[in-house]
Amino acid sequence: MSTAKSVTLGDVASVAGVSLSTASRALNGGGRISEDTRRRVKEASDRLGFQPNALARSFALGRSQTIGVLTQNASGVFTAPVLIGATMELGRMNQALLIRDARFDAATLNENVARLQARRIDGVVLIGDGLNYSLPSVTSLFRVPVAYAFGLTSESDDASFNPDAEMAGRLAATHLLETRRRRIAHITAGLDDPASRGRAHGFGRALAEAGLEQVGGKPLSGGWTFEWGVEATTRLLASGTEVDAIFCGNDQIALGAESAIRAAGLSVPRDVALIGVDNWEGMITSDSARLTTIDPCLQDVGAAAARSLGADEAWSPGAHLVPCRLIVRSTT
Amino acid sequence: MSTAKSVTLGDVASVAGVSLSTASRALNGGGRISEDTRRRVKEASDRLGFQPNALARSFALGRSQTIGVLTQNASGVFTAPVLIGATMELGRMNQALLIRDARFDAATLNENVARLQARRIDGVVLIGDGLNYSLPSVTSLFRVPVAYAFGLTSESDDASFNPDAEMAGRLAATHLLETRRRRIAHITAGLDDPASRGRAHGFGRALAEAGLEQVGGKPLSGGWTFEWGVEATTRLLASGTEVDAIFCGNDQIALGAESAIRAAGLSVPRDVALIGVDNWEGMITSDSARLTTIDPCLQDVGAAAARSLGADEAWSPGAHLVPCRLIVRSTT
DNA sequence: CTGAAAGCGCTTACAG
DNA sequence: CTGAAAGCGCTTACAG
Repeated sequence: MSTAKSVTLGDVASVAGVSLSTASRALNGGGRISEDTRRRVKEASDRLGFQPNALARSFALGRSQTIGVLTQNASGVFTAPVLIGATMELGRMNQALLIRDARFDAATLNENVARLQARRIDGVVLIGDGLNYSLPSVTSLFRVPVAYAFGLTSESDDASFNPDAEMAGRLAATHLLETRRRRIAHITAGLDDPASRGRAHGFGRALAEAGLEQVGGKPLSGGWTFEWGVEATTRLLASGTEVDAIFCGNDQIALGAESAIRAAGLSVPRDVALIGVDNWEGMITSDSARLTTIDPCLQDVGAAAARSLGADEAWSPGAHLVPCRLIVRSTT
Repeated sequence: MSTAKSVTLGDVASVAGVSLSTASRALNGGGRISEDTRRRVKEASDRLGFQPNALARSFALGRSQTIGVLTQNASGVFTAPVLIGATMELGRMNQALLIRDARFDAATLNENVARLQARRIDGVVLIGDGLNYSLPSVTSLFRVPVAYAFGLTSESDDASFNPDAEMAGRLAATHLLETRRRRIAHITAGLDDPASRGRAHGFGRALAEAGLEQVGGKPLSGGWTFEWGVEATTRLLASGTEVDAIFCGNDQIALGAESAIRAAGLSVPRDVALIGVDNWEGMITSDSARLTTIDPCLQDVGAAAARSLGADEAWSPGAHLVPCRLIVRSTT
């Protein structure tokens, strides 16, 4: 098998006793073909084990079956899953991927764009490095569709794909309410951070819809760290305010909160329920994961961006929010 | 720019006033060309902003400039970095990548192989899921080079790329010795695990070369978990044996050990130094990382496999061990 | 050193 | 419904 000369469409045609064009149409379903000859061609094709030469096909059609992927910090903790999601989805779509990891400054960007053009890529996805990240709009540089993932773009007509931060907040609130918590606080990072702000928003609205207000009236905002979780929680408990649940902006904060709660002699989840965001432990190992959390489904974000470039899926402009998922474990 | 008709080699040739073949040779350096005409052609090419159509080139040469990548569990914690490393290296090599994530059973494997053949890929890399993973040998199914990464293959002539586990052990031992530790124990997973065994080996040999024996004469072997780290360390300390350092088979064990050491009223690193493997915290966030550890450089493993397929690099058969790196932080 | 020509393996108007 | 032919844009023997 490894040394066999490849069989071509011509071989199939002559075995089936038809012309090249007929064989092509029979196999690709173009034009009208009698059922009989179609069958004959298919048979010949199967018998010979015909594998159309994708290179020739690409060349004839001017489409490469490959998607350009431009990343920023491809190996970042949060970006890597987005890239992997996009990669695997492209694989499923039978599209190759041509990646370039680079700074997005004008010079390198232009060079990369030129490289992709030369390859006649069928689409491109730009992957940023989070909601803080502002992606340059390159839509007009290509005549193929462009999708933006995990980052914001200035042109509102660009098709962008990002985790649904508000949904994360809503999911957390809803879950806590359903488990009969009423005195719920929110500890998170600075509200100038879009992810933090989005989560806080969704959370606040969901509570409001249930006729409740969060403990303290607004989030305790500091940073994304374990240490901030400890500090804010300690302060909260010391204030004497009644609290039976805390929605933490991410898992690190939640872990900090947990340790502060324990240090105060209270129990999780009996006294205070805890929910985080990121599914940080799950990312590492499913073994010892205990924290109830919201998984931002970063792979789905990449996959959605990739899929939007597919032939069947109608590419659509604007901001697309990719749903996240509640993971219930033992802290709620 | 986005709507311009692409300029072809023919355009360049006529502007330079030479034939198509001469233009091609001038640009690609084939055959003898007078310095003068070469310059003229280059000028024309630059002026027109000529981007050779990679599709046509691929077709003419029968090489696709794309590498097939077959993975198992692409999104696994350890496998993902290997994939990312390979992906980015391929990007640097200007090779596209066609990925398929699938079980490696005969049927799906054959289908995937056929798909890659049809695309006339220039090489393939198979990515396993760790040293426990046995990769099927597909070298003979392709007429292009095949590299195996992060897994073992049965054929010793296959080119495989894996983290150097023994080196990890040696690095750990050497570092501990250099920091004047002499009573060193090793807590790790079962020695039937190749990674665990390799690390233990390297560690034992490095100690022996320094004329020392590890505390207890052999590793304490259990599992890869935090809990095992706690248990083994507690037992070790309770036994009264003198210990001033512990080499832990991975970071989870090390974190467990740390907590046990603290619980025993001892201090890290003053009383007992601690070193792990995986650079687990660094993977997550560089912020709060404190553990001295060995980074297995998983991205390098993928990159090395990819690079071995490159034109310039001579592909060479056999097992290649990719170096790991010591990361000194505050537990030693 | 340079050019005319064949060839890579498909697709797709265009006739019939 | 089917076939002969042109075309996609390069590369590379082969002559000169």
